[in-house]
Amino acid sequence: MQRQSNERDSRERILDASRREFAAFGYEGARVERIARKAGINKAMIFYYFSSKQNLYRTVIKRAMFDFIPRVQKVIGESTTPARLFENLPELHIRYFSKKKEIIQIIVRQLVHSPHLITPLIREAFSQGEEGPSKTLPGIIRRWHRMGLISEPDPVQFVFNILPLCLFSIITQPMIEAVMDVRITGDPEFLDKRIRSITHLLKRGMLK
Amino acid sequence: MQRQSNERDSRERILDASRREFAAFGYEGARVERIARKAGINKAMIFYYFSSKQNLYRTVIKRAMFDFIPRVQKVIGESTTPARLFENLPELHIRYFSKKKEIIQIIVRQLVHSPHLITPLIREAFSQGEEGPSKTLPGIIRRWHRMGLISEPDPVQFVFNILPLCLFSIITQPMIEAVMDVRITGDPEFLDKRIRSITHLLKRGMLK
Amino acid sequence: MQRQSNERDSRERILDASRREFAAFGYEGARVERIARKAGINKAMIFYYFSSKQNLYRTVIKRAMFDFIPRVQKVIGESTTPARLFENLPELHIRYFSKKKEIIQIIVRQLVHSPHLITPLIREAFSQGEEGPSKTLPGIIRRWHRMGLISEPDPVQFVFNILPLCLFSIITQPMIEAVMDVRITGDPEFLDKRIRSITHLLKRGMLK
Amino acid sequence: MQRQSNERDSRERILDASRREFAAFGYEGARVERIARKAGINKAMIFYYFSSKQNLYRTVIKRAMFDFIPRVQKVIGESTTPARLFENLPELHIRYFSKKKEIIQIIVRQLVHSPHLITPLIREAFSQGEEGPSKTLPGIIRRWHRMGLISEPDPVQFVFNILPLCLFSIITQPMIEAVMDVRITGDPEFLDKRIRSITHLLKRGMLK
DNA sequence: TATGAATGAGAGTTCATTCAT
DNA sequence: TATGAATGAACTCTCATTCAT
Repeated sequence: MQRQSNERDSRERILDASRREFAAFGYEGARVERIARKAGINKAMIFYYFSSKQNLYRTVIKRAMFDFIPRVQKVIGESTTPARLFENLPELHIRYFSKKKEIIQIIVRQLVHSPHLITPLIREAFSQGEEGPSKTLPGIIRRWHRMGLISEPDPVQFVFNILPLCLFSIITQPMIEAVMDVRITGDPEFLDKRIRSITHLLKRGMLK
Repeated sequence: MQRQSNERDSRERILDASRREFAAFGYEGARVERIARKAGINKAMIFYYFSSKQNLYRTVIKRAMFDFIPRVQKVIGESTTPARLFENLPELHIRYFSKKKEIIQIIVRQLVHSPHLITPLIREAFSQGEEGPSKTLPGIIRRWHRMGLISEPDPVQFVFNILPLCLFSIITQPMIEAVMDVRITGDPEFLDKRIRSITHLLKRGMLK
Repeated sequence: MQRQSNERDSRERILDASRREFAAFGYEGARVERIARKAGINKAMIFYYFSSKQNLYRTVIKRAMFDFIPRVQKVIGESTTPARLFENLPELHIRYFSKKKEIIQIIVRQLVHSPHLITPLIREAFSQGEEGPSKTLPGIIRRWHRMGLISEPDPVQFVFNILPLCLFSIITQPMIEAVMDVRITGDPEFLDKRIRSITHLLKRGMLK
Repeated sequence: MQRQSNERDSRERILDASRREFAAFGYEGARVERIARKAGINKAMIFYYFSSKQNLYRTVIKRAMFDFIPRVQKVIGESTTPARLFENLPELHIRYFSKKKEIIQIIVRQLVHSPHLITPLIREAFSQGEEGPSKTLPGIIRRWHRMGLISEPDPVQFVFNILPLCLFSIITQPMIEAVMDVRITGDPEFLDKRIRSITHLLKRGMLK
């Protein structure tokens, strides 16, 4: 009974538990023992399926990236105007990460510590499904600038202005609570407000 | 002889080495042995001066916060108009963290992992040297809105719009390199451009 | 189909793989997993057929001994004079072990580690097919001495003089290569030379 | 009190215990825990001094080789005639290994399992203190043959005839006990007899 | 103050063995 | 017979911390 559970199940349970553990404690702080307990399986099974803690970690990150990045790509592809992008991108990020806090925690940590593990995955995930240069992000932005839709001519600066607002809004919360001496609840209304405020800022700040 | 270093020296050397170690590896990944080697002192001395790794870590963080936050306060205090704030705050953050990468690394990590260690320090540092409610950040922002200077009425959203852009520009770099498939050098010109772009965004986006 | 292999087959494949594994790594260093892979069967089948690693090991050793010792007995029985023995015994050992290196490796290891597992087998194998005391090795040797054929009166010393030369010539090779700083190929000519040299030594040294 | 013991002591105690453990169980069978207990020290100290089990093992082997091989060299150097060599070399081996069984156990095991770890040490130890080619073993033997002192012209065969008799007499004992169905005590008289028997065999068999 | 040696708890990993099917 | 998943004990190695001097 208890003993039996097919491979799919165990692997998934391990990955799920790992995501939580790595998010909470980071790679070094995570404990294989704790992951096993969380997953309700024998510690040795983790090595049976994933060979090592390192490899398990990589798998978790890869999963996270390949779950998230296609959504970003879809949003970018569907945003035919910068205005639409400024609406859709913050919405995606805020809603996604407010539900999957663990993923943004893992990504940020890894980004700070050693980005070289994570950036190839981003590149890989991003390089799927594109055709011409006008379909890549820099291409799109340059075109928008040539069309007189946006004020910022440099695609890099353009993205630098959007990404932190999208990625780190959730994480900045405790710092804001401390600085402003308030208590912020992550309820739906707040998220809506947050999205609208970013969209508003980006539209007024970057559209021509 | 040379060997005989006074207490001041040893403590400083330990703190300096610790900052680098904790920034590079995080709390759990940091090794007391390595800190000792970096500081050029005996491992036991770290416990003699700081009694535990935990305590050493807290001291490093405290130092970092009490070095940085007063600068933020000064900038806020001196920014009599929101326009000035949008100029000064990005400049301070970008310049400071581009020089002291270790500190932002430690702060971000800690923010992600367990903010409860760091937020009291922020509160404490911020609560020094203020008098009335019009001097606190929420008070200032509310006043600016009443004066019709800014469009965002909610101080929390206001700060949420500024902070990520200031705090995480440096850290987002590797992610942007991956997404845009470019190589970014952190040279002075780039930093200038970054600052101006944020200022521009904030001014157009939030000033009335 | 092809996949369906009868019991005989599987057992043999396991024993064959085990012999190689135990020879290469010793009992403690051998891995059941690796044996299974070498044998091309499932790991659990090893326990199905042999119930434990220990037992598998014993079976391998027993097989080896019961393959080799009868040949020794035959040679002894057919060597009606010591001269013949000095010709036949080195030939048997050198030729046999140069082909079956794994067996001598296992035997030597076991002899060094815990001879009590191996000696009963030797005794058992040797005690088959004898009738009177004049047919046992000590009896034969004593008779040869009484007949004035050999110079060494003590059967134990007599055997002590023969066995190491026969058993360990192959194994000593790497040590000799190191001491003499040469490279020895185990080609047929070398083996012939080795056999002749031992025979020559034993005849001149022990015949009267 | 108990806690304190200088480095020399601990290192030596560990090496001593290791030698016994490795001899008894082989590298794979040896247990660090058991070594620590035998040495009367904390398990972690083994890694403090020797970094790894592997390295500890190498140190033990190196020690053994550098203890034994110089004696062999001395004996070879002092044996101005082959007759003397046939007297001295068996004596050295039999007496040395009867006292230091652990060393021959370790060497034989290693020789069987992976000689590449041990042969460089032999070469290294042997290559100390020699001048011309006439001082090396092959040189000496060739000279003896040219002088008409020995019958075997090939130095390799010559050494192949001596070494197994010297090295493996002790180890062959349990096998001989089984084959001859006797009990052999390793008392001094037996050792004397063994030495004389080998010397006798070599002299009659190889001197001209 | 300073050091090298020592400690003990626990980390990741391995492995013979067993179970359910 | 055959398999892949599961188990638990044990193993090597690490690390913050303490001790004796």
